[in-house]
Amino acid sequence: MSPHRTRRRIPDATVSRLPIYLQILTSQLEAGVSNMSSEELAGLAGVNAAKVRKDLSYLGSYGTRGVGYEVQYLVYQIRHELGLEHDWHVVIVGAGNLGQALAGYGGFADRGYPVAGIVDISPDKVDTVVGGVRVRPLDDLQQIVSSKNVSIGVIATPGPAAQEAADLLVRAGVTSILNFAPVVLTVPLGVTVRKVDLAVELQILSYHEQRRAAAASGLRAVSGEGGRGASA
Amino acid sequence: MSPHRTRRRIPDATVSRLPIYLQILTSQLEAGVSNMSSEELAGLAGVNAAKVRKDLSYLGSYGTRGVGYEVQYLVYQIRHELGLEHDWHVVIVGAGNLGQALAGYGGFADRGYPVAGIVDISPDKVDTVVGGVRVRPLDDLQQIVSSKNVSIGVIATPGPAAQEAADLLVRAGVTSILNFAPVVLTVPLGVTVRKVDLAVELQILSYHEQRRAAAASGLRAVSGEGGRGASA
DNA sequence: CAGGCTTTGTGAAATCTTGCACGAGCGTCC
DNA sequence: GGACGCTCGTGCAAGATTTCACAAAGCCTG
Repeated sequence: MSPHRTRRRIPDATVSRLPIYLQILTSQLEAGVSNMSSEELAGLAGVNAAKVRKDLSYLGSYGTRGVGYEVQYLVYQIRHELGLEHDWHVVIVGAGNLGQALAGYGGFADRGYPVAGIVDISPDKVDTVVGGVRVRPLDDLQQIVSSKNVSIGVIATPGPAAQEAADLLVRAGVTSILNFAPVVLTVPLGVTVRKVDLAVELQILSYHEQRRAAAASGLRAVSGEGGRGASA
Repeated sequence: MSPHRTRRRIPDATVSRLPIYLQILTSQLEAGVSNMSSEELAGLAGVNAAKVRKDLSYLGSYGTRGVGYEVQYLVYQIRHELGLEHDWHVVIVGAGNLGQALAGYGGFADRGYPVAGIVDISPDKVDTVVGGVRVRPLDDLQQIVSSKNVSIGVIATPGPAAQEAADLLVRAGVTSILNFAPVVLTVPLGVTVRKVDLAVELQILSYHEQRRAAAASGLRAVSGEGGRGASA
């Protein structure tokens, strides 16, 4: 049963690398490069060339043996696969430091994610303007989501408020959430959550630092040590 | 050969989860919970209980069979392992929107990562004060790193300036870098880099959205779809 | 148009990660 | 003090991801 799959399944690990390739390819394209080999792309992305080829092979056979990949075409294909052919409006919940920075961060809209609105629970914040967007009351969330057909929500609230924000977003119809609050969210099946936690990132770094320190004072320096260093 | 290893090696996947456990345990501790089973912790972290136990087993045997883990002690052990027994000063390069938000973001210092300084190349930014820290010229970087013994650098510059910022940080003696710029950095071996790219996160989300849309218009809804949904 | 050089696409092996299943240890209650 | 119930720690199998290695193509040169 199943004449032709819903669509070929791309491994998560690959999906998380496609945006990197896309970014590199785009910048190379702007620099006038029209063709690249997996080796070159791998070098710039800091990964293994075979991995690049395998990743790209999930999209289809878009390379030319003996030559490489046509940058422009690859950019098109990756964008297609990631669903970047149209903009995705996002709504930001929480207009504190982070929410303001995100709204004001130009690179957001530039990359195809215009801010459809930003809401905050505090009356103090409401009606202030950040990044060209007026902060609106929490009650407007539903209306923003519906009218702009928003499917991505960004949570930039303090930790304790995050779950409630998530619930509101889900109820409003959002199906993807980018969570900056330092809590693990519970959402219904069918809603995708990604978490970005600065403290977590820093803690992972300190682990490596700590390890380096221990190694230095202990035995000889370890060779293939962690990190993602790339030779110059 | 090898009487006792440099130190037991903890898998990357586990290291990246330890901060999550730590955060949960800490909040539970504050809530007055003194003991937890792997099952409970797993529930809150949204992962499998066996995984929790295996993860924790890399730290040592700190649980009690039939009872669970003593929260306080576990917090202590994880903090120890992650090297969180003392603060780690960080230096921020780039005082634009993001740099300012990071410096102003209280949760930074609160979590043990006080901002030792923030530098910017632009004279316009220098001497302005953000988050209680005065922006200093790029030339002060070396001095900040040396005097406060900073080992973690945060890059919050625009993309094109990021590699240069990384080079400066490395030269100044920083061995861990948290990179917010949308470029892949090249650093010498022995320097750890972690990248946080908002556009990448959003693109991964749009991939799932796009997929959902395709599935909805195609065959029946898929059951175990992506995401990290947790039942309520 | 054959030979040589390059680079893709992909089986298959190696490695890493996850999840199951169960023995072993601990506390409690007769 | 023995039986019982709970939960940890972990060997092992299953699954995912990475890497190797090489045949299959495509271009170029003579």
